[in-house]
Amino acid sequence: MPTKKKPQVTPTPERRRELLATAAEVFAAQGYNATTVRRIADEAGMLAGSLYYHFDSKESMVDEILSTFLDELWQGYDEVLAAGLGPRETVEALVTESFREIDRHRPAVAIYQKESQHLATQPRFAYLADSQTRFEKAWLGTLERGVADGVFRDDLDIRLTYRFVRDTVWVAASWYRPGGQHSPEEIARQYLSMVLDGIAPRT
Amino acid sequence: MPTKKKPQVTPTPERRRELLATAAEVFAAQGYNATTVRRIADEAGMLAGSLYYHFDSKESMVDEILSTFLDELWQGYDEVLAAGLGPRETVEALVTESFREIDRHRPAVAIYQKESQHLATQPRFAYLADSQTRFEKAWLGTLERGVADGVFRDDLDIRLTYRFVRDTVWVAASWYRPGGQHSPEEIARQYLSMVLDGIAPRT
Amino acid sequence: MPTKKKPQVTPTPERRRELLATAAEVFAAQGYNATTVRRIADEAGMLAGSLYYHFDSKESMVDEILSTFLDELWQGYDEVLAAGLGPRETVEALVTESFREIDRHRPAVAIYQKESQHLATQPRFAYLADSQTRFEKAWLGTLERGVADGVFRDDLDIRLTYRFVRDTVWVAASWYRPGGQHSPEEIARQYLSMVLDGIAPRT
Amino acid sequence: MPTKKKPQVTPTPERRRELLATAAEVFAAQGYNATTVRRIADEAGMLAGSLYYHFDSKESMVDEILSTFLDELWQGYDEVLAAGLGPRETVEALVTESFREIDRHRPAVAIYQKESQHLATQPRFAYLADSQTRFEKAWLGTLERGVADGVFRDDLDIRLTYRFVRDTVWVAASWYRPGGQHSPEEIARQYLSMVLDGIAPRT
DNA sequence: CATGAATGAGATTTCATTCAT
DNA sequence: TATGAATGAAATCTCATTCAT
Repeated sequence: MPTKKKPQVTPTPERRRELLATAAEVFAAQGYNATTVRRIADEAGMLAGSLYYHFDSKESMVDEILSTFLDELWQGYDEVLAAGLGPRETVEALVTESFREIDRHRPAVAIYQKESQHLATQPRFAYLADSQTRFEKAWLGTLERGVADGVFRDDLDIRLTYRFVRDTVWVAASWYRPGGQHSPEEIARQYLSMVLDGIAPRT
Repeated sequence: MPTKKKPQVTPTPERRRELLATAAEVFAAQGYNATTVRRIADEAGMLAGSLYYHFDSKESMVDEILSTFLDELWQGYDEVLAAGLGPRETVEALVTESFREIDRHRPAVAIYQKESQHLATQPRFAYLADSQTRFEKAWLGTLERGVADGVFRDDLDIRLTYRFVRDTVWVAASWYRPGGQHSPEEIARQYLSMVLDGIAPRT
Repeated sequence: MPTKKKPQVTPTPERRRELLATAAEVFAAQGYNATTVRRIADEAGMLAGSLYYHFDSKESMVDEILSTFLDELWQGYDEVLAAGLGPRETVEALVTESFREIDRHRPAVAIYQKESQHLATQPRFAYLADSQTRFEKAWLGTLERGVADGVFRDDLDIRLTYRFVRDTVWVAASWYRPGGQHSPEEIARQYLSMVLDGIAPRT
Repeated sequence: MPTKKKPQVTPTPERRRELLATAAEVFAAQGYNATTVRRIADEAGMLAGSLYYHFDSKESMVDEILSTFLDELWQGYDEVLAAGLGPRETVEALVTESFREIDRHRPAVAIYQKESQHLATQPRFAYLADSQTRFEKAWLGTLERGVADGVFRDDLDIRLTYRFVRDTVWVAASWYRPGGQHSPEEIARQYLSMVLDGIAPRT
């Protein structure tokens, strides 16, 4: 993450997005609390105080990063959930969608992973807990339908399964680098294969 | 995590362990950077300054928490790795051992998850990176052996598999609560079942 | 004090006066230090930076507000003092003149009340202290003449009386609202009646 | 207001009071907004940050200064109002009490004068407006009783009279210096004499 | 004339740490 | 061992001011 030195300035709503992208990158790399606004400003090629022309506070930066990400995530998820797919296809679509989001919002996802528990205690970030709840509902419902339909095993604790699948997917954000050798779809395919069929060979 | 008010003082090495347990709990809940030493002191029923009789610094607290945990972890792992088991049995034993460690050191594991990447940049915490390397070697080796032996699938990217298994196990620390309805062995059993055989029923 | 949104621009000396009036209003309401130039700009329907086309600095705004007010005040006072009236008539004329100034320059008077002591420490605002001195001279002189002539009581500490009359009149700026039910002349009449004859009925 | 250099430290609740006294002095002299916490700390012989061991914020300092003052003020006022005095005696007692408060809490009174309007807009300082209301009720009631009883003139606007008396008394805080040549009781006596009988001699 | 973006100085606040008692 | 009070460094934030467009 070398310091960028681009004195050529881009127009206005663009600039905001650029700055948020920079901030997200640093937050993801160092952790929210360990990141100073000065560091973000350095990275953006301006002085710390100048950031406050664009944002109210450091907090409002994470806020915007996380809520933008969640808005997009739910747009994708809602489409999948509304498509009337079977449980297995729903799981496949959700996982694929998740890896696409990781691909597009990797820093945001990483921040979400590391900081959401901690941030959610503040009223301002209540939407994080809300999202968590919705998430759980969507996944648990799908898994239950799948067990009923016989496309998922019925000998597993369903909440354990939920956590297994959820964590399995999202922690990928901690190591995923966009532009790597695998596309998000390819990673999703392999993950799904492991999650659905296991790493032991089917006889 | 209610505030303890015990003016009766326990002998010194005991006290130290108590304080570290308290600190670990708070670090895990709030994150290392977001935790003030005052908060730890509050929780321990003393004033911030008093902690410095017991510890050199806040850093030395995490240090001791993490290194104690890793020492124990590797004791367990090394035993497994030295036992001359087959790859599948090794995986089973490592996962089971991991859930036992989560059971005994949940806060430490949670801290490790959240902070190790960030802390590892400091020389003092070089052992975190070392451990990471050893860890990777142990798991990758086992998986490769397993593929060679035909007990693990050969159509998967092996690094992806490694990350999948590693993350899958350790993130459990973020939701695991000791004394819950499942013992660590039971959770390990179910996780292994999912990881090895998948969540789709074997025909 | 509603936000004005007039993009139609008035010629330049007019505009200047408008902006000063706006600034004075805000300074009076919030206090000089607590007023940000952004707030003034908001109120004037422009951006903070744009004010600097019209004025050198925030300081120069108060400066102009206060000196304009004091110039007018002394014009009125000097006329009264030069008129060769008796001490009682002088007091009546000065008080009436004062309430007229409050009527026309209420925000300026309020600012003067609240900030002059503090501002007077800066060389730029030396004229505030000068005015204070002239003011004191005029009033004390008039009161002394009145005592000598027997039209004011001689059993009172004359400096106390001075402060009493001075404060009594000027603090009115803190509650006076132009266009209220009493004209400045009517308020002056009642104030004079209280100051000269007291609030207890004359037997 | 010279910098005090007393390294000898006084015990604990005492220290708090000392610091508040120092802060009040500076706030009164410079205005709340124009006062930096560094300035207060300098005056107290410590570093700016050290003040935060004793107080949450600069705001909480004024808060404590003002509320302490108002509590004491109302203790005195309530005693007077409960004493069942006639209207004229009540006025005399209230004015005397007021000058005593000015004597004991001069900086607090000065701060109250200058900043209360501005501070009262914040929820935290709602009690300032409450006090204002109570104050008005007490004075207006007394004045009305007096008019009805014939001990005060009936040809004056009563609200004007109220403001006249109120301001007249409290602005004294801006020039009063404890330990001056007049005791608070003596000042109260002269003020009352002016307010009740006017500055023109009774024939 | 006004905007949008930034600067730079300084203000408040936080917090790990120290130390005399 | 613990307390109470402070230090000192750094972090967040504020704001008057500048300037190219």
